Amino acid sequence: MSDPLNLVFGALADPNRRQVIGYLSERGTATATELTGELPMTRQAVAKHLATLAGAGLVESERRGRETRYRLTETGAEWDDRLDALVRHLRRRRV
Amino acid sequence: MSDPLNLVFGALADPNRRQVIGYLSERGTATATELTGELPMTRQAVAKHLATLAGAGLVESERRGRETRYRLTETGAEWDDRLDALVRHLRRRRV
DNA sequence: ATTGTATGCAACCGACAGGTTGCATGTTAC
DNA sequence: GTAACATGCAACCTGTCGGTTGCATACAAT
Repeated sequence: MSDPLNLVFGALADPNRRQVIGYLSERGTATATELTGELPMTRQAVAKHLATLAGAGLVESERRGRETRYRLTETGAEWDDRLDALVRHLRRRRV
Repeated sequence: MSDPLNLVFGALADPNRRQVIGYLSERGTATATELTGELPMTRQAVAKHLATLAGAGLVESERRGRETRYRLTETGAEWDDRLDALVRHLRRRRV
């Protein structure tokens, strides 16, 4: 499944990953451990989601000292905007 | 998984289903049996994909005589446009 | 009425995704 | 140097997804 389209849509298909994108959009940057406090799952699960998002090019990571901070890539930020627009669109149509 | 966002992204995550959307966009309407000729899978598999797309509100069906014809909904057509735009966008960025 | 075509339904199967636990490793603080 | 913290890695479990086969049903044509 190396087609970028598959990777992007596959990454966005999971609601938890979309929420991670939302969190990163709000806060700019976060670690897997920090995000664990916001989601009902273990740190390792969050780390897997971040790896999936990174594989799709929506998120990038940088190791600083003992922690790894994640942030949205430009593409990821664009998708966050698209998602917001889509939600507004669906609300408008009352779907 | 009843959130419309999940349904839409889940439906679009599969490349075969995106291809079905493309075919329906070109031809306007098709039956499961017709689409089977274009995809490397059985009619029942195609029918399942169409059911998934219908569940996400991207496709609608109408039974006429002994065949069931499928066409894109307005939402589905919009998504076909968004996909085209996305592909062009990715190409432009050489991703 | 019988035959061919199109669909629908259900059971089944292999693969993978999401999640967990357990442990090893690296890094900071004291 | 030792304790605490953050991460990474691997094995494992379970449910779902994409796909198949087999069969029953509905409609059309002759």
